[in-house]
Amino acid sequence: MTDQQKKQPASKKAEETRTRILEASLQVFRERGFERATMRDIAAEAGVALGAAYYYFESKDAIVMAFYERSQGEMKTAVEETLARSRTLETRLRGIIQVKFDCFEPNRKLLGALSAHADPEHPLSPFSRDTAAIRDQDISFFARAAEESKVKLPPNIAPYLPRLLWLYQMGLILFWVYDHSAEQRRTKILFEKTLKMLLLTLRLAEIPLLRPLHRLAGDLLKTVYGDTP
Amino acid sequence: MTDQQKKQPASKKAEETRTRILEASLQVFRERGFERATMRDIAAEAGVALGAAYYYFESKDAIVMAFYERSQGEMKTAVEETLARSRTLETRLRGIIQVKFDCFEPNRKLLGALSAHADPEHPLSPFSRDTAAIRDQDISFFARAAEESKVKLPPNIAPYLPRLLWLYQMGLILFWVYDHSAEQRRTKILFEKTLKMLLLTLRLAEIPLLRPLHRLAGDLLKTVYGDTP
DNA sequence: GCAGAGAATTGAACATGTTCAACACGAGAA
DNA sequence: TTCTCGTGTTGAACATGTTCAATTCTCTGC
Repeated sequence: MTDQQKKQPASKKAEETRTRILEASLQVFRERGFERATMRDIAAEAGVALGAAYYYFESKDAIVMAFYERSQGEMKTAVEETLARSRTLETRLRGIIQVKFDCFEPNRKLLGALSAHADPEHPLSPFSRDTAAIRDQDISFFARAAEESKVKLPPNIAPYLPRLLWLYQMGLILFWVYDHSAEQRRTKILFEKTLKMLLLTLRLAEIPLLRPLHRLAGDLLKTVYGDTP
Repeated sequence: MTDQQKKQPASKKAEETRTRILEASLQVFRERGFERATMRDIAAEAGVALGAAYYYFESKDAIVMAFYERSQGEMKTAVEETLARSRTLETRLRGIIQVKFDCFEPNRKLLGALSAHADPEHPLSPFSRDTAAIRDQDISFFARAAEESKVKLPPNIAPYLPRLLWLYQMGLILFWVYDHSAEQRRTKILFEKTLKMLLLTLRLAEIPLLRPLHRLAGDLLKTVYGDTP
């Protein structure tokens, strides 16, 4: 799907070293948090020289990206299963987002490094070009979740639904990352309430009475996202 | 209002130097952007030694905060005028937000340093403790804008309106900062459309038919913001 | 086994935010 | 005038992300 690393097959040993550095990074990140973790710490933990870390990863940020990509790969199959197992939009949304929470749980704090940047020009921003491939795949999950659902949105809004659902998910994850309540209970409540509200809103959106709102919303989305491709 | 700098009256010369450094910073920020601007550049531009910059500002971020605080001070009176001049929620919102755009225009790019962080633990995040004073004052503007308006929201939602309007404003500003269209036209369109949509939604919210939505929304807001103080 | 090319690895060096001990200077006391 | 004290100022030094020339390792063709 996405273009493979431009690197050659990469010898077995090299792949091993790369993995070791990545694992060491996650270990150090979990211990000290992203900011406080030093590239020297990471190299030491992996048992390599500082330069080796940079031979395998372009930057400290790139390590987080590698983690993100690997996670996305792992989540893909889990999401496929969820989509196959459920039919309604509600169960599918619940399923997809739950997969994210479950998969990111062990590195929840580290995820802050990924969601901390609203700046779409920052490589680690969820809106950046660098994260576009992952984002697009993610959005396609939501497209498939919406596909067979009975939701009938006005045609000038429907095309944006997957992107809006993705945005909703990102908001939830952002809240989750910085949710200090025990076991992130507040996020769970937020999830339940907003999901219900979302579905209720989607059903309300079918009422023709709201035509003026539909028109406004459609124009607005066109402004933000550009014409639907 | 806010606690004055803990520093003493500060000699005239000191105040002058501080201002000189702040102005030099803005100059360099405008030229090179926040990231690429070096503290050494700034010190050189201001004609002082590197250490002097740190004598007056705790950090590079703190310079942006100083700019933010100064801007907020300047905008305060402009917002007061707007509030005094207009009566409806629409004109007031339009007025307040326009003041922001006008005031920040010369340093629009620099504002990226302030809005780039979604992380509420980052000092420069609009959600951080460090920006709380400014945020609260800002929210109070919206409280006053809503005060005399004819909007009648359900009592479990009404207390959150000012904070929601502030959030809306922050979203607009974020979009504006990274809006690459000529003269930021897209932001203008977005502003118009979303404002109309917002007002329409507020009017719709008065329909008792939507009781279930009101309950959900109220619970949700309570989860996010805590009980209304 | 051996030469050489390319991959992997190393650590010193650099850039930049930040800290800090030392110094300069000006106003009041003696 | 000279001494003293505190504000203001300086630049060297440090921490850490990053670069890179040099070195070592590994495999391939002979």
